[in-house]
Order: sequence, then structure tokens, then C-alpha cells
Amino acid sequence: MGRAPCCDKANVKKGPWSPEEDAKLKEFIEKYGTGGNWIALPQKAGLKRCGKSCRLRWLNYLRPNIRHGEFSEEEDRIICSLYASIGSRWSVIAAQLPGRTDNDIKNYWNTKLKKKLLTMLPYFQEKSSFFPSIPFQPQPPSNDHLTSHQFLNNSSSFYTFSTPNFMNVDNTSNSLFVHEEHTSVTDLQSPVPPPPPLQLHANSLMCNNNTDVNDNCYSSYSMCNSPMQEYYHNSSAMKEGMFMFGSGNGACSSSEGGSCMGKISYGDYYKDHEEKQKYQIKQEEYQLALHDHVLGGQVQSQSFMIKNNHVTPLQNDLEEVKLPNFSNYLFHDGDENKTTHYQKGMCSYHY
DNA sequence: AAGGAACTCAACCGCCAGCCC
DNA sequence: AGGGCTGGCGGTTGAGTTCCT
Repeated sequence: MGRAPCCDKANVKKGPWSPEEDAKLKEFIEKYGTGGNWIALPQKAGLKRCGKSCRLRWLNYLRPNIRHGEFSEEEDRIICSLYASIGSRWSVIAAQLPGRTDNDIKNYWNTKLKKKLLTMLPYFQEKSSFFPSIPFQPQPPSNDHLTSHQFLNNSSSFYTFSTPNFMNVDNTSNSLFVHEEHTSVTDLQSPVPPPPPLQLHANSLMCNNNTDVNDNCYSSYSMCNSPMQEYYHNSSAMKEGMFMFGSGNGACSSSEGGSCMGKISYGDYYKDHEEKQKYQIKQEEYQLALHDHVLGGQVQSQSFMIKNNHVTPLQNDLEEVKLPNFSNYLFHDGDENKTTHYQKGMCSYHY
């Protein structure tokens, strides 16, 4: 037996709203409010509509201070930045953009912003041809943890990463929290499910965070799908890890360019249940901002200094790349020597 | 000018969490 | 405690519009 429908489907109108219906709904809500019950509202308002449909119409179109129309560059940046951090949680993203609805942002992402990323695919494919697809199997959760040093050696990659400036990392609890002025995204702290089996490639960025405050080693590995190809073939990859190719003006702004922004998702693995309870990482999705480029037809390693929200290449005379407002995060690692690789504000990517 | 393709976006669908009885 | 109801959400659809050939 299926669930009971929320309304009498045969007796409700579907499809586009007429101006008369809009007026009725608007007038009713302005006069009486929603009454805390959308299901009962259409009958009270004299509308032959499903309550859910009324709610949607009000929230997405009729309520005051809704903004429609072109998205600004700044909004682009915010959307891309948040998408890279939290994925397709449109309501959370919309909360950061006054006047925008989650539906608007979702549509905008699906029809415009995402395409901007895909237009960069040929460039990435060219670049990725330099990387043989060497299967790399991440260590499954067990007591025999890879240290991040081993992990990183295996991946031949190391880097530091940064978080959006409304987030902060509590190294003592390995949790991510959100500044008060962004309380609408505090539910970022919801636990992250264990990562699915994932084949990583040599050109994947990987990272590890494997100590807690008591220097107990637990296994935590990152997932970062290699690539744009995987994203291209399976959009769910966007949820697990991705690269977003942006522009010289900052990730995902409208103009073309060569910078890219990656996302790292952390699975949290603990050596036992107790530690999991104690150190459960609520959600750790960090953004990596890096700038890679091709020199003489060969992909080169490139290091950057992230300072004042700008990425400055350390070794080459490249243009400075403006980033979204990221704060930097010092990677926490049990191996003290390893922190030398993780100088705060430094972003290195080697392959 | 016509018609097919591509795009846009409002609206719908169904799942899920939380509340209430 | 648990079942039903509701609101909220993300994914998807499809009608209307614009673009392209």
C-alpha cells in the first residue's frame, strides 16, 4: 500500500499559476498567514491547488523580496564555493544569497554554471593525458592505517587546503564548525557516511588526517575523484569529490581562465567505535584552491602561496589568481615532521 | 520562413525527518 | 513507542521560448 496522497489529485489544478490564483494566494497569506498548515490553506483560500503547490508558489515566486534575473559574479562565486563545500544543498546555499530561492539557484547551476565547468573539460582531458590511469586502491578502514605520510607518498601528491571563511576547523575535536553569522549552515556538522569504494588515480589529490588530539592514530582518508572525466560521466561524482575549473578571476566566474578549484571530502574512519563516538568528524569538506598550468606542453608541479585570498605562484611568473574568501587551514598530522609540508597558507601540488 | 534542437525555469514528484497524537 | 501527517528538500519533468540551420 502506498502512502496517502497529500491532496485529492483528481480535484486539484496542476500546471502554471494564473494571475488570479497568484492574487488569491498572496492576498490570503498577507491577511492570514499560512496558518501553519499548507495542506489546509488552499481550501481556505478558495484555491483548487495542492497545498504543496501553494507553498512552492509562495516561496519561489510570490513572497516579498524575491529576486529574479541575472546572477552577479559575486553570487557565482558564492554558489561555486558553497557547492564545492557542501554539494547540492540548495536550501543552504540559498540561505547565503538573500532573495534567491533554492529552486532558482538549482536551475541556475544546472543550466549555466555547470556548463561553464564542462566547457573546461577539453583542457582537462588534454592535461590528464599526461597521467596514466594508475589504479590506486585506498587503504580500507582497519587498524593498519596508512599514515598520511605513506598515503601521500603513494599518491605522490601533497598539498594543503583551505576552507571557506565562514567555516573553521577545531583541531581538538577534528570537527568543522561555522561562524555564528552563518548559523544557517550549522547543519554542515551532520556526519558524513563512510566513503564508498573508490578507485583513485595517480593524478588524484589525496590527503589524510590521521591523528586525534591524543595522538591516537586513526585512519581517515580523503576521496577525490580524478577527475573531470569521472565527473563528466557520473555527475554524482560531484558529491564525492571533484575539480571545478574556474577562471582567472576566481573559481567559476564567468570569464575563461586556467585556475581550478578542487574539493576534498573526508571520510572518517576510526580505530574503534569509542573513538568514533569521541572524535566523530561531523563533516569535513574542504576546498582546495590551486592553480595548475601547462608549461611547454608538459604539466609541471606548481606551488602557490595563499595570502589575502590570493593565490600567488611561487615558482613562475603567473598572474595572481583571486580566490573566494577562503581561510587557510593548517593540516593537522601526527607526524610532526610532516607539517613541514603543510605550511599554513602554502598550497603545493605535485605529481 | 520553417522546423528542429537546445535552453530555461516553473512546477511536480517522491523521499525523509520531525512533530504530534 | 509508533504510526500518521506535514513541511522541507533535491531531483526531475515538460511546456514555452530562443537559437540555429
